[in-house]
Amino acid sequence: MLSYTEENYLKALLKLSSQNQEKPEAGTNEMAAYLGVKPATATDMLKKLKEKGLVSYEKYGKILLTAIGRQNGIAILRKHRLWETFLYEKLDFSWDEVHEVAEQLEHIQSAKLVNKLEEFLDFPEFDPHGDPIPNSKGEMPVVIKTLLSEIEPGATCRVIAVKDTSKAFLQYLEKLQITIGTVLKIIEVINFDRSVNIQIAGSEARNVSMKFADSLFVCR
Amino acid sequence: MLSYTEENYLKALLKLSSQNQEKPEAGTNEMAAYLGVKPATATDMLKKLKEKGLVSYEKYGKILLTAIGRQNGIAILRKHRLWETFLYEKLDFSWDEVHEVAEQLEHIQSAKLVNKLEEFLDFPEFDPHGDPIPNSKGEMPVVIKTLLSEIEPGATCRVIAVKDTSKAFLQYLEKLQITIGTVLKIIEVINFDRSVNIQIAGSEARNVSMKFADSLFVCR
DNA sequence: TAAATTAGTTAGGCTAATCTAACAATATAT
DNA sequence: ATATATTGTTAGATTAGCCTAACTAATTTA
Ligand SMILES: [Mn+2]
Ligand SMILES: [Mn+2]
Ligand SMILES: [Mn+2]
Ligand SMILES: [Mn+2]
Repeated sequence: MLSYTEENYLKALLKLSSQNQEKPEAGTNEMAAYLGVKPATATDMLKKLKEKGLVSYEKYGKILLTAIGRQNGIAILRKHRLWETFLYEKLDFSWDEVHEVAEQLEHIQSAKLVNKLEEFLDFPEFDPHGDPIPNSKGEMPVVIKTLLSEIEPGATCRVIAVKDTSKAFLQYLEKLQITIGTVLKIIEVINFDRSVNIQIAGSEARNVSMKFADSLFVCR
Repeated sequence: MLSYTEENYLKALLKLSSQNQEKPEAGTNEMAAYLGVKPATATDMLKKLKEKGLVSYEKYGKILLTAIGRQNGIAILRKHRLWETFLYEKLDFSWDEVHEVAEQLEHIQSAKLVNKLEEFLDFPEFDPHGDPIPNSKGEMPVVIKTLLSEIEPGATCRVIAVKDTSKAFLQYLEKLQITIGTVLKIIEVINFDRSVNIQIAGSEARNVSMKFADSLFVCR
């Protein structure tokens, strides 16, 4: 049985490994920063997780999930995303509110609960932010995600996920009436400040920052 | 903000106060036994709860909830019963499975979640065991509950709640096809062993123990 | 390559929640 | 009323998860 805290470390490691692909390991400071603790605290916990066979880690070395650690991390992620979907679909939460509560719900221990929840939600494949939901075997759809910033001017694309899940960004998207599935057309990239002119679902053009364009995943 | 453990103490105290009416206080050992900890542990926690103004308690004296403590306890109970209802109604849990998971879910902190959940469940008044669900103001229906053992032979009554919520009892009820709302008729009480002959929903008579009859709440 | 910077560890301490063992107060029985 | 049993408290220890301060290793820069 894993503690609440141990679970959070595994999930954090999974997240940190899977962003920057080709860099499946993490550092102590990186982990600590992500989890909002001090590096000394992370060192302690990493030793414990190593003892339990959940991470591979040598003093001053890089941190990697073991197969078991990964499996456990994915189980938490599965619960997190299923709960987010529940809150969004069934309880009318907005997509900037779900994460906070799912952070708590993901730690509820009951195999039956998660499987019944999945069934109740009709086996969703993606959470409200467009992230894939692992199935009960830990498998999830692999989707080719392109950043909006990588789309050529003139081209059209469809929003499939958010990279940044902060309230500020999600609320801004809401205001712009951009959601998962919205079709965007890149008009042009302004050379001066690298801001981007986009057309949202066929309406009149709008200017957004490059930071914005770096925070949205789309497919062509 | 209350800790997970503090919440459990308040809920326990609420439970212990409300069973034996005319005895709204509890003892240290009683609390400890109920919570599965040692009396020394309970003493420590009670001092802390007193510090926080949640219980009134003097060394070697009886333990009582303050108004604030009671209010907090009721909020936990509300969540517990709403979650039980959710699991039972929406996720097909059986009534002997819901309690365990609700013990975890009751500690999730989100006012919005509990209120939306209540709405989603269509403002249920009773949980799967027939216990009243406090509303958002902390009020709950007062129901006159009679033990099956107090019903006179010859009389008919309707099951409204279970007093014992153990798996063993609930599964036995299931087997007997007794649920909330089932109509029972007392045929006779056997003098020899005080066992009770009952008719379940009009079917042929059956014999149950006095312990059984002491574990079911009915109304006439 | 030597110095400076960044990353990571260790030692020692704190708090919440638990325990055991010894003790003290209260209640019960003879 | 005294002895006994029950109930509750205290002292001291443990564990998990966190911290700060001081240190060490690894990496980057000049
Ligand atoms: Mn999330
Ligand atoms: Mn979490
Ligand atoms: Mn229950
Ligand atoms: Mn509980």
